[in-house]
Amino acid sequence: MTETPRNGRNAVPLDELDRRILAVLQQDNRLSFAELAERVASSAASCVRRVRRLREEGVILADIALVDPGRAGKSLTAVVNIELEAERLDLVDAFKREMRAAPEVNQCYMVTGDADFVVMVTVEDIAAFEAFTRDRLYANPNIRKFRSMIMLDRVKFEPRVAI
Amino acid sequence: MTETPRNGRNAVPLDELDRRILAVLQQDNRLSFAELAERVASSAASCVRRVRRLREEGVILADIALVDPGRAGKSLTAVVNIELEAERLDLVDAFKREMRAAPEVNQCYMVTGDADFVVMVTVEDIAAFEAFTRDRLYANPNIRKFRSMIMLDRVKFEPRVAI
DNA sequence: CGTGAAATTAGTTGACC
DNA sequence: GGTCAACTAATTTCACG
Repeated sequence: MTETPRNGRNAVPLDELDRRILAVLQQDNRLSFAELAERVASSAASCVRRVRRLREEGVILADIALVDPGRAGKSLTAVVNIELEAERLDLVDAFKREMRAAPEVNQCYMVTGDADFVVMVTVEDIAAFEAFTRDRLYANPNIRKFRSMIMLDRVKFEPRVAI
Repeated sequence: MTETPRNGRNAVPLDELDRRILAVLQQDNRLSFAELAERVASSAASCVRRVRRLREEGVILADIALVDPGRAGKSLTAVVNIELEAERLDLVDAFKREMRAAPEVNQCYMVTGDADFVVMVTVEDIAAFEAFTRDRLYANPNIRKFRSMIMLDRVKFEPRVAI
């Protein structure tokens, strides 16, 4: 019962050792394979093989440094719920492209429910956020309305998957 | 005992080279210092010194592997806007602790505006999400109401800061 | 800040149980 | 899957311009 292949569409079957490896690497990817092997109670060779496979299969998307926005001078984060003018495919695609191109936008999700899109924005201060709404939102005729929620406390930020 | 808010920390002064280094490492932290130096048009020694400093100062919070939730069998992500029963400090702190303890919760922000909290949840499927709402939300007497938005498309996920 | 060299550590590969 | 050994590459430290 340790094996639970899941059926997300492109899900890759992962065994318990894969899961332990991913759990560790999602917290620290700079460990040597020897250290990793110790933490997951396996051998370095096995970790080398598995990590390579997990990268090749796209389970591991990227290996990155996480930067503290505040320390880097971006002290304002906002969650913006956006409703488009119409649910037309061309408008939706155009909007996605704009969000992908906007450097202030860290995350953008198309969603069901009250909004069409949820966008997370990280900028220096309230003036920069005002400029963002003016240049990217008010200026955008595809947007019917949007509601901003300014972050007061980053309670949890763990861009990792519980596996 | 109330928790110390995490924002309001001081920004660290960064020069152009620091910014270029951070921009690269936020996309790939497995480069050798020689490669990094080449990309930022500097020397390996300087990169070594600066990266160590950026880590010590907390500008770089962590170095991690990014896992594709779908490939790892978690094909449902939801954004949940939550309103608490009362804006009492003890209720707020208790809620924060619960969200930090919940493995399905990747991100949790306390916000101004329509909601008190915005929570991002990643689980296997709709059944697991239903279980999450039942066990963590409906079961929670501190929550007055919540609104879920199910992710249809992860348009952009770049947990990095534009610097 | 930059170079280069030496010492140490880590990553890679292949043979083998 | 696991170990071991040998090879290559990267990191660390230091002296120096």
